[in-house]
Amino acid sequence: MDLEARAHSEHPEALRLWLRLLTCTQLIEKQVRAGLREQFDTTLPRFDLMAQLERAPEGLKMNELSRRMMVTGGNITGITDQLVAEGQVERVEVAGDRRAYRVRLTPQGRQLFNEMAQQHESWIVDAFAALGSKDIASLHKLLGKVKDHAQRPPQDPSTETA
Amino acid sequence: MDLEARAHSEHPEALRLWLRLLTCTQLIEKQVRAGLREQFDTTLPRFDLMAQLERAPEGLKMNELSRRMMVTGGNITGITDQLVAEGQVERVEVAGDRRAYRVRLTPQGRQLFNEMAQQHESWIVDAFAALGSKDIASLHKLLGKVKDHAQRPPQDPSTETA
DNA sequence: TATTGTTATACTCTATAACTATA
DNA sequence: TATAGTTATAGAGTATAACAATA
Repeated sequence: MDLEARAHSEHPEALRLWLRLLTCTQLIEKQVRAGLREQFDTTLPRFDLMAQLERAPEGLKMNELSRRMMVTGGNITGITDQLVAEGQVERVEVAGDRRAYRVRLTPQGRQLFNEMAQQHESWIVDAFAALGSKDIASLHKLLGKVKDHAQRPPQDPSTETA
Repeated sequence: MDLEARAHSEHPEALRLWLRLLTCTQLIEKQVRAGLREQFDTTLPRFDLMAQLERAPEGLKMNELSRRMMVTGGNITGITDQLVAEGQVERVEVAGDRRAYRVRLTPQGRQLFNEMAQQHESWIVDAFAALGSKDIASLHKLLGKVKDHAQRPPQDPSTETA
């Protein structure tokens, strides 16, 4: 792919890095989406939602899923509806707040997720097969700096650096 | 974001790396999309198409744009139509093949692209502001291995490693 | 009033497939 | 027949906003 054609200016290193990062992510993501569709007839957001729940045996509230998946609430409702219809997850009442639910995996959903997760892992291991474990650790650490910086609290404009 | 909840198995390093890569890309991409929308009322694919053309003063054929942007032809037609309607790009006949066009930036489109590219660069430089130039070079090199591996020709199943 | 979740809607992005014109 | 490009359509994926029920 030639996304990297976009680099062209005075800070070319940062631009080239961004375009390469985007390229890598898109290549891997396309493989994962295709695998989920072909082997499990599902989508990445559905897999992601189940992955969130797999880590929360008590289930998660809709707004917590919304926050973790970084999408707005209406979308969580839609994905959850689909998974409920298939019996993969269920809505459980929250004691003391009749507005809210917790969504959690059913036993069937947990089993399906485990199967999908195993495949998913093999796709990811293959995607990074060119890297040794030292490379993987370095990448993880460097990207950690990027992530922490991107997620820093919004700057107060009056104290912004020039 | 808690995408990283998805890591959970026997090759946790690769999974955690993938989820962190995805998180970083999504965070930066959201900023870029928001900036393009707010400041230039445009989208990332439109910006990408113009970026491809900025590097090809003679213009590019539709199928070449399709290949470089990794999307199918119908989408290129749609984006190009929009940009033509706004006067940013134009379709030029190809001598000797009356089926084909080359798409190229108009002077107006080139000027607009330059303005957008300048902003785009500042967003990207900021996104990687936590990294020194050695870090940037390391990341670029490591991601290069990942990219090359992902883009390797499809394996012949008869010679696949077990 | 504020919050939780749902519904309705619209838009971007993408792929597939049928199609036209030309090679 | 094959290729370049277009058109039509469908489906993900997302955001916004109005809404109902409850806090």
